[in-house]
Amino acid sequence: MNQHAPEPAADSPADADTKDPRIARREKMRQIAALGIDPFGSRYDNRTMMGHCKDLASEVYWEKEDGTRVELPSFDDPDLDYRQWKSENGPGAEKGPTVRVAGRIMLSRGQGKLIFLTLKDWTGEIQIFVGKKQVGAEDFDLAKLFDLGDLVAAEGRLGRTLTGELTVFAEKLTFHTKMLEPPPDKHAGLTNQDLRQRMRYADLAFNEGVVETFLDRTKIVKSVRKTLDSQGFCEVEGPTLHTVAGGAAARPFATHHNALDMPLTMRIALELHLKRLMVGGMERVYELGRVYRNEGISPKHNPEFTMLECYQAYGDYHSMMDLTEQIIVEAIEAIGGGYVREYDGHRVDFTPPFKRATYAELFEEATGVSSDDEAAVVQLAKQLKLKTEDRHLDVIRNEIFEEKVEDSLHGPIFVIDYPASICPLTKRKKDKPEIAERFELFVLGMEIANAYTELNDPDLQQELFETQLEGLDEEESMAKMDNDFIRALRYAMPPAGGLGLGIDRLVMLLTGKKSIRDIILFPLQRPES
RNA sequence: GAGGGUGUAGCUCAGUCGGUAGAGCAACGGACUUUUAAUCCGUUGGUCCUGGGUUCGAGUCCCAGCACCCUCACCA
Repeated sequence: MNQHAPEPAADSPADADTKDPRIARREKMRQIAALGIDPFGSRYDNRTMMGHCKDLASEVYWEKEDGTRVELPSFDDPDLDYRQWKSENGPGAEKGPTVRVAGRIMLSRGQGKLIFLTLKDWTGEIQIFVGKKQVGAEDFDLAKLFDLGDLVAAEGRLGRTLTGELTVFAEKLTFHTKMLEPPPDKHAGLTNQDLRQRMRYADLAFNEGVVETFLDRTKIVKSVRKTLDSQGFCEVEGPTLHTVAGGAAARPFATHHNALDMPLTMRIALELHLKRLMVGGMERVYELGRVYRNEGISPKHNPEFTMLECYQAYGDYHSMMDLTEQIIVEAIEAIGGGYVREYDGHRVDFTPPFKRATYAELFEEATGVSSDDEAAVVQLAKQLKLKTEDRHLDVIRNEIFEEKVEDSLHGPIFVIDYPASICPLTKRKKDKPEIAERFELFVLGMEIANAYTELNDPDLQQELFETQLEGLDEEESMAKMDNDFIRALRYAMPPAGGLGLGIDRLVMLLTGKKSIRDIILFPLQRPES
C-alpha cells in the first residue's frame, strides 16, 4: 500500500460511510489524487479502438524457442484446450501487437494479485489482464482503486488467455476519469424506462446495443442525404419559426418574439418554404430537419421529430416513388443486415421493387365493397358505426380505409391514387379529376412516406385552403391561410413531385425498435420532481 | 384527454391473509496470478413515490396527487 493512503481506523464512524457507494468512490478519488494522479485525466494519444483489436487478433501468433512461427489454433472450437495446445507446441511464447485501449470499466474480476477488467469504448469491448508482477506494484495499487464505470486505459500486448479470450496484457495503466455515481446492475443494466430516457448518458454507457442503435440512426440519416445528393438534390435550411404554421394538419407550438412583440409558431412541416424555393428556381431541394407538433405523445409520436421533405421540379409522384425506394434500400445497405428484416415479430422484405396497389383496389380487396359504389360505402360505414351525416363521401370512404385497410397493410407497399378531396395539396389526374396523384408507403400499418404530384395552380390552391379552413373555429383550426405562399405560386412553381418521409419511423423499422423513445436521444419528458 | 398497469436499498426485483423490511448485483473487510455476470467467508445499506384516511397496527386496504409504461383518441 502506498504511504499516502490513510490507515482506516478500526472503529471510525467514517467506516460506515465508506459503505455508501458514493462516498466510497469519492474516497478512492481522493486516494488516486494522493498518488499524484489527476482523477479526471488528460489526453491519451495513439489509441487502438477496441473494434480494431478484434481485427488485430489474427496478428497474434506463437513463437517457438527456435524462432519458428506457429499460427494459433481456432478459438471458435469449444473443445480447444489452449493450455494443452501450448504445452504441445512449447517451449515458446505468444506474441502479438502492442495496443493502447481506453474506455469504461464494465466488469471487474479480481483474483488476488491479478485483476481482469472488461473495458468498453464505442466500438466494442475487450478484456484487460492486470497482473501485479506484469504492471508493477505501483500500477497494481492504482488498479485496486478502480471502480466499475471509471474511465481508464491500458497499454500492452494483445494476446489470448488460457480460455482463449482476446485480451490486452497490461504493461502500463492510465487513470482517466472517476465515476462518482454508482453504476446500474452490471448484468441487467438500467431497465427503468423513465431513467433510461432521463439519464440517456447512463443508458448509452451501460446498456447493451444503445450506442449501436443511435450510430445506426446516424448512418441512416447520412445515407438518406447521400442518396438525395447523388440524385442532384440540394439540402437547404428553412425557418423553424413561422408566423403561419402550414403544410400539415397539426397544432403548432406557440412562442413569442420579444423585441418584435410578435406571436410565432414552431414549424409543423417543411413543405411551404421548400416550394417557395422551387418557384425561385431551386429545382431539386430537400430539408431533413426537426418539426414540432403540439399533439399527443405515444410510442410512435414525439412532439419534435425528424422529417425529410424533398421536391423535384418537372417530376411527379412516380418519380418520388422510385426515389423513396432508393432512399430506403440504400439506408438498409448503409446499416447492413439484409433486405429481409424482423420487426415486432414480423418479417418484412424490403427487396425492391416494393409492391404498388391503388387505393380503390385495396379498398375493395379488404371490404368486398367497390369504393365507387356510394350506397354500399355508406352502408358499410354505418355497419362500422362511423359517422356518415353531413360528411363528404371521400371522408367516409377514408375512415373505412383507415380502419379496415391501413392497419393490415404488411408492406412495404405503395398505396397510390387517393380520393382527391382528402388531398388538398395534390394535383388531380387529368383523366380522372376525382383521383389525386398521391402515394403513401406503408409498412406494418405504419405510414412511412407520403408523396404527391404537387399542386401548382395558385387559384385552386387558395380555394382548397379556404375549403379546408371552413367551419373550423380559431381553436380547432390547424392550418391557416398562408397568403405569401399563394402569392409565391402565382410567380409560377414548376410541376413537381414532392415527398415527405418520417425519419424516426424509418429508423424504428430498420433498427427494430418498437418505441420512438428508443431512437430519439432525448425524447420529451416532464421535469424530474 | 380516457382506460389499465407500475412505483420497495445505488441497480434489478421478491414481499403470502394487514402483524413492523428481503434476495441478487454494487459497496465495505478478508482469501485467491488465467477469470468470463469469477468464486468463497463476513459486514453495511430503506422518505416502501407524495399527502391524507381506515385500523391497536398499513409496503399491503381506501381516497387524492405525481411520474413512468401500455391501449385508445388527436397526429405522422
